Amino acid sequence: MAKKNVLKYVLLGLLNQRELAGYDIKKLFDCEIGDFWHSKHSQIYPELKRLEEEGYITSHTKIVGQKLEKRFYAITESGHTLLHHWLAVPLEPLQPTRDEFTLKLYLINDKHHPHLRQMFEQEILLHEAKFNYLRERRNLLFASSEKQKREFGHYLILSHAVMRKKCIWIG
Amino acid sequence: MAKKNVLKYVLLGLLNQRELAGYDIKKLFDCEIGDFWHSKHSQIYPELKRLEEEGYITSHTKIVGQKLEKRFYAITESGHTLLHHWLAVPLEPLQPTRDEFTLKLYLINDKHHPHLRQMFEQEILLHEAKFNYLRERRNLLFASSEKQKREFGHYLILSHAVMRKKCIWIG
DNA sequence: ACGAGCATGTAAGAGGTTACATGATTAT
DNA sequence: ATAATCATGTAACCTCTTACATGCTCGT
Repeated sequence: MAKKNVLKYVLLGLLNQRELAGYDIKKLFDCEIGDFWHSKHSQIYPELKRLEEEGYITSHTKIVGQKLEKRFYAITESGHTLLHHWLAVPLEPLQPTRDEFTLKLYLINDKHHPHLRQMFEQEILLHEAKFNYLRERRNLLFASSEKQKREFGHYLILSHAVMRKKCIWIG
Repeated sequence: MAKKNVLKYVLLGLLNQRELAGYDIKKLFDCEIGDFWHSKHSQIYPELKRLEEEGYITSHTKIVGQKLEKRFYAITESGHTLLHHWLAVPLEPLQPTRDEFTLKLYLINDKHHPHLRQMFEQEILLHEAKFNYLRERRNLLFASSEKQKREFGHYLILSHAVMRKKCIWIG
């Protein structure tokens, strides 16, 4: 995937919330946001350097313990601008999803193939994990007050329409 | 994604169905199966050569028109074996999905952000397209006779459980 | 003191995209 | 004829992963 360096914007987006060191970002990828984004530290550190060279972030060090200099990065004004430009860019209409599950499903012609059932069960586990994450995020973002719920009525209606269709497919 | 060369198995899987030229495979990626897999011709042609060198496929040319030699590939016995080994490999439990939609949703803290609604609408269109494709595939694979439906009862039950959970999330 | 985790980096190489290139076929 | 599409290839480049490498800190 030689794509358009999305990591760059992920880093800007995270630094837009608060100052972070490279290692902190690595930890975020390992835990909190790992369900929908991940990068290795070997990619994070060079990218942070590049962003600083380009002026989108600044850094300063802080002594931890006796000797260790931990480097914290903060977003700059131009970084903030760049980030919001990216957020405004529409999602690509043709997401070239490389979905291994659907792929295998397509390549297995035999309905009685011994791995079919196992594959479905695995896929279901993956979806369940994703679902749990999404529900949590939704609770955080859209809270539970009736007032806020009304504001996002349109969102709920549209999303529900999609889900209903999916249920028709299954049922 | 420096992954484990999935394209290799996609090619084997397609050639397992019938003889194909590189260009035919390119066309398949552009149309029929493009929803869940895609590779450029600049990646397909070298990979086919490599597979032939490794003995997993063979090729022969066929004259089209006056001069053009179109090269068709066919799977070998060892290729068939390799493919079915791969099909038996379990899907990776931790799919590092790089989901730009969820990502942007996470990075946008402001519930009143002007792009939020547009983003949801776009995402819904993407899901609708995917849904349509999946329904079609399901109809092809699992046909509609009552006998076959019973055989896939377990599949339906499990899938339904997943969908119901998703609907709870929305509703 | 010692081990687990914190913290940061580089190098090699695989996978994938974009662009460069060329020529034949087919339908209008 | 000529344009769109068929058909095949290579080169440069970028992203990302794997592996190599080093040193510090903190809790027990």
